[in-house]
Amino acid sequence: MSAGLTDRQAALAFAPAISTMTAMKAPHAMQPKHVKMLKRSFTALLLPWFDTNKRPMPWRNTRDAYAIWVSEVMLQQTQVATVIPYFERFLRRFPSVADLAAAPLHDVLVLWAGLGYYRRAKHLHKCACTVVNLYGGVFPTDAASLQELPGIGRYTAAAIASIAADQSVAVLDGNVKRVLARLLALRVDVSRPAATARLWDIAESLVPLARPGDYNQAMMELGATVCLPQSPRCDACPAQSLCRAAACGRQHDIPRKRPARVTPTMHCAAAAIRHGNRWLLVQRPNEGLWNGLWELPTIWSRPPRDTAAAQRAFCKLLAGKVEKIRPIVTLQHQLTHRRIDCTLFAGEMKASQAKAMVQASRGRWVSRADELPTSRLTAKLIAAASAALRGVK
DNA sequence: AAGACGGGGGG
DNA sequence: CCCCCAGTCTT
Repeated sequence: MSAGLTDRQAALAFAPAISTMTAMKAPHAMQPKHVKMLKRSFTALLLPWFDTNKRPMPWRNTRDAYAIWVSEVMLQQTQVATVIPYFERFLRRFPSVADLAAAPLHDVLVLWAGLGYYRRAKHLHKCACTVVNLYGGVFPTDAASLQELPGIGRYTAAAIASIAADQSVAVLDGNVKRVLARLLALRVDVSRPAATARLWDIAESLVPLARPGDYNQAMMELGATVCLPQSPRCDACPAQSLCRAAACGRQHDIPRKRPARVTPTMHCAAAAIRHGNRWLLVQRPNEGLWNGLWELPTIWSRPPRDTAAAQRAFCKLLAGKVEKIRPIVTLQHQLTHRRIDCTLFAGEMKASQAKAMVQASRGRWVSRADELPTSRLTAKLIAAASAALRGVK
C-alpha cells in the first residue's frame, strides 16, 4: 500500500485529536474527518499485522459460503481449538449444503455431540433445508438475506458476507467489543445492550471497503491473541499507537467487568443399567437443557439419598424391574449457568424387561455413547461406568 | 433487559 | 477456581 506514509501521518494526527475528547464520547459523535482518519490508519496497521500473524485454520482455505457458515456457527461461543476437529469431520460428512439438508437431523446431532448449544445444530439443519428450497442450494452471501435464516444473527450474517463475498459490513463479537472499547477508552460494561448497540455503530463506522473479511478476522484475531481480556499484550499490538486505553494505562479495567454471578448446583442420580455389554439410554424431553439428546436414566428432582431409595426410584422411573442398584461414583459437571453433581449407580435388567423397554420406545441399548447424540456429561458417566465394570472383571 | 443455552481453554 | 469465549433466540 503506497499510502503508508499518509496513514502514519494520519495516525499521528489522530492521537492528539481524540485525546482532547472526553473518554465517554462516542466516535460517531466524532467529526467525520476523524472517523475517516482512524479508519484509514487503524486498517493500515491491522491488515499487515494480520497477514503476518494469522493462525492457520481450515476454513481460511476456502471462499465457500457454506463452509464459512458452518465454521461461523460452530465458532459461536466456542473457541477455535475446540471447533477445528468438529469442522473437519462435519465437512467430510456433509461436503455441501445439499448433503446437509438431505441428512436426517439425528445424524447432524451425532456429529455435533459434545460441542454444546445444540440448538445451533438444529438451526443449521433447518437453515440448510431453507437454502435448498428457497435458493436452490446456492448459499446467499448478502448480510440482509443471511440474517433472515434460522440461527444466523447479525454477527454471523456479517461474517459470512464479508469473508465469502467482500461485503463491507462489520462483525461484533466478544473480541471486537473488547478491542473497540480499549481503542476508544470506552469504560462500558459490554454485556449491556446499550453498550452493545453503540459498539455496533462504532464497528460499522470503522470497517473498510477493501478487504472487509480480512479486517473482521483481524479484529477477532487481535482480540483472541493480543488484546486479551486479563493480560493484554500491548507491546505486541499493531495498534498500540492509536489505543486510548493503552495511552492512559487503563487497558486492564477497560472494558468494565460485569459482576460475577452465582451458579446454582443441581443434584441428580443416574443409572448405568447393563444388559449384556450395552447401556440403556433414554431420550430427554424436547425442551430445555440438552433437549432431545439421549442420557442414562436420571432422576433430576429430589434424587435418592441412599441405595435402597435409588433402587425404588429407578424401578419407578423405568416402570420395570431394575436389579442390583449400587453406587459407583459421584461426578461434577460444570455448565455456564449451573453446576451438576451426579451420583452414578450401576444396575442390571433382565432380558425380557430390556426388550420391553425398546418395544415401548422407552429406551435404546448402546455399547458406546457416540451411537446416539449425547451430552458430555452422559459420555463421562458411561466412561465411568465402563471403567467400574472393567475393574470388577 | 435479562435469561437460557454447553463445553472447554487458560490463567 | 474463575473468566470468558468468532452468539442467537425467547421472554
